[in-house]
Amino acid sequence: MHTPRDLLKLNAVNAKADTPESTRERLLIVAREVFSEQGFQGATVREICRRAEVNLAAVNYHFSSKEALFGAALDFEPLHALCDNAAHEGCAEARLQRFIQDFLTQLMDEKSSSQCRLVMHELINPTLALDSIVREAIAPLHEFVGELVRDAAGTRISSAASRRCVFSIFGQCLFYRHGYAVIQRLHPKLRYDAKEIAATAQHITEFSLAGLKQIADKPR
Amino acid sequence: MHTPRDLLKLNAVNAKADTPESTRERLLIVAREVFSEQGFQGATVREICRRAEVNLAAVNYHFSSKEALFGAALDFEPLHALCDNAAHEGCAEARLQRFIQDFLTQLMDEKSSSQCRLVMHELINPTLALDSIVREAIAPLHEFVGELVRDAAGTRISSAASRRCVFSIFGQCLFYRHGYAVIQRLHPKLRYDAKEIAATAQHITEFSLAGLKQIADKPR
Amino acid sequence: MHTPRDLLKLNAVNAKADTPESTRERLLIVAREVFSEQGFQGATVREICRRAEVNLAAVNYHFSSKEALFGAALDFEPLHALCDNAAHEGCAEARLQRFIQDFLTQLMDEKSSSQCRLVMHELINPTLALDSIVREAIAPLHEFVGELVRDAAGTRISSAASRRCVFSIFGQCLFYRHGYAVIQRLHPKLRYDAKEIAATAQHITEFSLAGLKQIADKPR
Amino acid sequence: MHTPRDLLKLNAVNAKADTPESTRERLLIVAREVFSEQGFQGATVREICRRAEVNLAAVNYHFSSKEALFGAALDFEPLHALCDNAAHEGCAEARLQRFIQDFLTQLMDEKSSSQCRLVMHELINPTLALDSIVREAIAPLHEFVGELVRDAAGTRISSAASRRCVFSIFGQCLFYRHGYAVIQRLHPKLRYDAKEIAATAQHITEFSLAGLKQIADKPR
DNA sequence: AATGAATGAGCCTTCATTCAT
DNA sequence: GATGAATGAAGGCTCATTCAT
Repeated sequence: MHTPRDLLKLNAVNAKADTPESTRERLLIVAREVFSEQGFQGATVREICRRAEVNLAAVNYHFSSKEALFGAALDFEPLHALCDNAAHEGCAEARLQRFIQDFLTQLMDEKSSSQCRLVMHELINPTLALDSIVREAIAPLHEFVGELVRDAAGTRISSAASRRCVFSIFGQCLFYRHGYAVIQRLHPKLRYDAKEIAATAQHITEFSLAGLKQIADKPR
Repeated sequence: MHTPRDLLKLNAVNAKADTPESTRERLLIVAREVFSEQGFQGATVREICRRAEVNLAAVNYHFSSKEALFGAALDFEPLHALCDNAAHEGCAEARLQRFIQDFLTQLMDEKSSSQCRLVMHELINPTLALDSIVREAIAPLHEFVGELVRDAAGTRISSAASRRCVFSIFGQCLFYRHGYAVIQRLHPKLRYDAKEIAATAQHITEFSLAGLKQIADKPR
Repeated sequence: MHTPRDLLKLNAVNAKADTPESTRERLLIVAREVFSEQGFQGATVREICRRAEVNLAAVNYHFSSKEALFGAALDFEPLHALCDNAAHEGCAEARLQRFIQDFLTQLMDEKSSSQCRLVMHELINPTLALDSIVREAIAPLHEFVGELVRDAAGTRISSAASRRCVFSIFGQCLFYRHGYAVIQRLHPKLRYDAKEIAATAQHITEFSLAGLKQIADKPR
Repeated sequence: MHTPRDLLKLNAVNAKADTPESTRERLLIVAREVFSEQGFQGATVREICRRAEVNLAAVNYHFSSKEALFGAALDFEPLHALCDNAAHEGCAEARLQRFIQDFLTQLMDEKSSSQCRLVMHELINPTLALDSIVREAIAPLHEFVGELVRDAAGTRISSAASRRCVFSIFGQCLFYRHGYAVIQRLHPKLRYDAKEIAATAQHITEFSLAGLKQIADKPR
């Protein structure tokens, strides 16, 4: 009996099939998909192995446990790249615009956002993994945006006000991911293609810069 | 052998004990607690029945399935009350301020927020129940805030712009719930008591009104 | 489809079938069998449930875990009865004879010895259960035989000598259980029926009493 | 990356390291350890390979199965040596004394007793291997002691009586191994060092010779 | 001669659900 | 109206073994 993978193996000899990755690599990719779709609890090792077309025991062999697989599936690169890319822009406003645009794109991108959505799941159902996620991925993001906020506002802003502004910016962006299921139902025709995402990023930037200025200029 | 509940039943005859409700009612109350703590998937029928001190089969007897219990546990009263209360205020700004303050309070309140947090879980892991939740609870909220936005901005605002402003407002508020686990880790000393909530609501209101004005005044 | 148990149930209406016990009781009985045959590690919950003709989940329902089932399957009654019965005899020699005879019978009896063999398994592969087994079952046995030894020897015997005599007596008896597989292979024709057991008990008694006297009379 | 074993390999070229044995040899040594600690069922191929610092597949490569490794790990040399050493002594009593002393020492010795304890495990959970164990190791021992018994008792003793005396002697010795876990719990302070073993051997010898005489002198 | 990777069978346990009373 | 008992499906995981190199 030939399984789909047998055919892929044969293909792999003649041409670069689309899944020539190692079992371990394929497990990681599928795990990101499944975990981001179903969350940690909802995802099952069986489903992951089925989709990756590997044996049920492969997860345990390569990663020791479902939890360790989850940890290994975390990939903070895309999030770190956000800051790096935005840092190259000129003024604080431009950097904020760039950051929001990229962040939103990453949040909404079906293909590359699985790691990102995986993190979101942790935000809602925190496990031990969240500590490292916050430390290594989220905290740097918040610090980066915090600096943007202080730059854009001048030094006149208090730390509490700065913190709330950062939360306001992240809250607006994350809503499009956390609230995606709601948005689909409220506005069924709305599609978050590149154009809509750009318009949304533009909105959040303007909205936030205005809010920021208001907070900064407020007499204390 | 008398279990604590046996005693409660006896008490209920003489005096108003704290759990004189029917099995069905008690199941609903406990279900809201457990579902909002653990989410739909994380919650177990066993745990719900244990806490409600009823037989394991009671859930299926009264509600025929875990999913149906979940549906029955939904209670949109507190959310509806938000709009009613805010509607009594004067100008659009005051109504918005009131709405944000009450919404945030409800979101952060450990006691009464269980239904609310239960809805949040649906937002992340949508099931069939989400359709009715959106229709009956969330859509009215969005419509109410949409009117506020249009009132505050004047009629000059486009529907897309209005929609995005509503999302900006909800996003800012919901962040404090969705991102609570992160906030705890980023700012361990921060406590969201009444004072902090009030300050936060004040911030979101000012921030949003400024953003709103900016969007509204933008030449098109 | 009728399973064997269905038929038993029908039988149970008309006549007292040989397995009319409750699921819980039947599980205990079968557990003693399987545990004593295979030991704790070798025994599987599946096998126990299969033989008891109950669902795989029944063990967990009634006993929470395999380990708890093991604990519940322990039954020290037969061992306690040994001392009680022997205590009714007259002189120390007669009590010892009776004890050895009954102990050996219990050890070799295929039917009622499963609990006993289960304890033996613990002796070889000790788990946490062994502590309570020793405390509740074995220690009283050793104390009882210790008194017999001191009675038969007079007070002249040291505690170390007494201890070693007790060990000699138990060692001789237990050999027929622990070494049963070897005996079968060394003397294939030998059958431990009542007569052979009686002769063996007689031998151990005489052998031990002589040894005991020798130890007791030894000048120190 | 160098594992500890890589270093050992390098050392083995220059100097006699402590593990210069072949993979196969090392597996045998470790297998004796692990099997005697955990029994056949409790021992895992993984654990054996881990301790032997060889690949997981090595057991099946060299021995084709866990069971075959178990068989290969059996080593009857130490048991055979018991008879040889005892045979050099003078009278039957001295030979018996020597045999019991050496047997007990071997049984209780943590270091060299692993093969011995491995056999014990077979006694409790007999597998196919037990047949060869009995044939090649135990039967000769019993025969040797049988001769001792007949020598010490004279020719007047019946074969059944002789057999039972042999069993009494082995039973007393084996108790200290089989019942070790119990002894530890009954007499926590007791340590079976060389002195205690010698005293115990002395006791068993005296006890048994007296019993033996009694049996032999019994009128038939 | 040896190994890293992979496999299928089986383990104990937990789940929501249903049965019988 | 309610419940103790029981069930089948599925969960994560470990096992001895085999494959491909």
